[in-house]
Amino acid sequence: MTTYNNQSKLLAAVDCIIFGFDGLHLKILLIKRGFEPALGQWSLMGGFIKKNEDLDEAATRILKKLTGLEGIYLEQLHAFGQPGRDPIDRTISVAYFALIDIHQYEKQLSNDYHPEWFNLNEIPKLIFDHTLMVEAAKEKLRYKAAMHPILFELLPNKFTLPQLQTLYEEIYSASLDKRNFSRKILSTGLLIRQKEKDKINSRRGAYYYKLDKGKYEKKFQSFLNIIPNSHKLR
Amino acid sequence: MTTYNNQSKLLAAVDCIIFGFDGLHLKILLIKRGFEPALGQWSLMGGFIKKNEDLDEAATRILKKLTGLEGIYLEQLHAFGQPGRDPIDRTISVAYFALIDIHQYEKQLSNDYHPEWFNLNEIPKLIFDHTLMVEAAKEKLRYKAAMHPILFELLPNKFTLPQLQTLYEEIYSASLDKRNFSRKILSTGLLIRQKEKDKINSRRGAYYYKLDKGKYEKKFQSFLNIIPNSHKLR
DNA sequence: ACAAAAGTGTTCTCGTTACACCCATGT
DNA sequence: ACATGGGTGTAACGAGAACACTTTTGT
Repeated sequence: MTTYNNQSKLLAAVDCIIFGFDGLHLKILLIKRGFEPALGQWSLMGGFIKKNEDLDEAATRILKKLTGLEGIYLEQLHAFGQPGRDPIDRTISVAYFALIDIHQYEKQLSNDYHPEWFNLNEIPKLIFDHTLMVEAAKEKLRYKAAMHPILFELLPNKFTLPQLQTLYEEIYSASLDKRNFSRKILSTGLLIRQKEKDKINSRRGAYYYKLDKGKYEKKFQSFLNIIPNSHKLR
Repeated sequence: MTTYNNQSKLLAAVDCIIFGFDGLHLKILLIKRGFEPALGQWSLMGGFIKKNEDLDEAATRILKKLTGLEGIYLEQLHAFGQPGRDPIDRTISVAYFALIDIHQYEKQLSNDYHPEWFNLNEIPKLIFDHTLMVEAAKEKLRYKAAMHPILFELLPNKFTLPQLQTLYEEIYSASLDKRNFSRKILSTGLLIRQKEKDKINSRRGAYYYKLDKGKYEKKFQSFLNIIPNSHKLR
């Protein structure tokens, strides 16, 4: 025997939870579903896995299709396979989460999907089990960002410490001491201070920083413990 | 339209990485594959997902089929979907890892699969991408156990601190100070000391401890940081 | 001159580490 | 009596937390 008979085949899809940060709030990108079932309802961006495609490839393709962006932080979250999660046909969906620079995205536009950004606490009703997926993604983001320097992925190339701090504060609904924050972040050695300042958000101006990409690759696994008492998070 | 036409269906499977600890070494359970392709080669225990089965259910079923055990610690690891990973037919496999008390398992026996335990550094060549899965599982176990109290799952109901310490030392290839270890573990409040001692491994005897199940559920997310400098692990 | 945000240093506390001796028991 | 492994306390250190004032500059 060199085939698997009698095993039932099913559909496999990928869904993407796309996070963005507008400077004030953490958001996710949703689309209005363009086909039945549930046409016109809010949904994560997703698609079926093609015949000769790896899962990561499929997620990358789908992300690009919606945002036009490549080279994005993308990580597999979890596979969801409840029978009946898609009412039409048995489908397993592998969820991915992505972190993008929302302003980069805005430059790309171009969309048949009518995507919109939603604040995390204002997510509308979503199709299927997408609400579950979003919850899982939020939790994973909080978990992971407490220990790894990934939140840079949500910011532009150049960013200021106050911007970064606001991002952390938003994600953990916490307020942080800026002295301790700056010391901790800079002590990683991952940031390089630029000469220019951001003069938009304050009179005095805040220094821009860039990621030291080389060190970033190497130190990615360094735990950060940015959030005081992050061990008390759930 | 209320069907998905033109989408290619595929097979979906579950594979389990089953960890056990014999008191000295961390091991995983492998079987000799009983059907083509690759009949007779070493493999993870797995199986196809049935028509009306959730992923977690499938993993539980497969774990029970091999070990006879229920109520086991089981967690989804990652979905693997390289086209061609299974040479016969396109198959996506969702890998799960399980932690079992190896002695419980030995009581169950009964097996058509000729399973054997292998030390982690003596894993034979495995079929398909199973070696990859095992690597991912090892990494995840080390990652997770550094912060969450899950290693109890590898031990019997009653266990001693020296046993637990040996387990940590094995997993992290580290040697730990027993005074600091005991203080740290006991400070979680998760362990209840029993009156009896284990007199098998020493003349004096070591106190048995049991998990405080109630607190365990609640404090599961408490980070432990058992391993000094665990943040330097990759 | 003043309002608004950026930047910076020090002290205290508490958890982590390093370290050495006595205890209980079977032979 | 002694060998073997189990159990415990303390001092030094370092990372994290708390905390307030000065600087810059546009209006």
